[in-house]
Amino acid sequence: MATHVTLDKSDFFERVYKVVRDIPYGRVTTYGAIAKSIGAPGAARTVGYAMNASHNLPDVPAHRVVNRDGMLTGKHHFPGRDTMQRLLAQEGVMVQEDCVVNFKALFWQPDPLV
DNA sequence: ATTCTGACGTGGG
DNA sequence: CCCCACGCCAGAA
Repeated sequence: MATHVTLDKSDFFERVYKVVRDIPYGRVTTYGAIAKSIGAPGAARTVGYAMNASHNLPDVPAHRVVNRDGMLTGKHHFPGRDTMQRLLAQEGVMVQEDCVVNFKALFWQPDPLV
């Protein structure tokens, strides 16, 4: 009997991870697109926060998440100097000046969560 | 409890 | 075009 909304705080993060895990190899998406797909448009910032907490989860390819301009804004949160870029390059995603080359074509639109 | 700060995005001036 | 303010949610001081 959920008297009031029993929304687990971790639920938000979990939803984010679920979407991120779905990002295909060699593709990228944005914080905003993820936020929108989990029904929380405008919470893009929190998505980034979730990514920060995802460091322990090997299943979550955080390097495939960039900002709306295709910039690797989170690169500084990876170990090493250009780890994020390296991980992307490994998948054939080229990065130049902290920006995903051909971002528009590589962008992957998450399915709206049902 | 209050305040501030983010791996963001949008809108107004 | 650039700059500023606000919303969003969570965690640290």
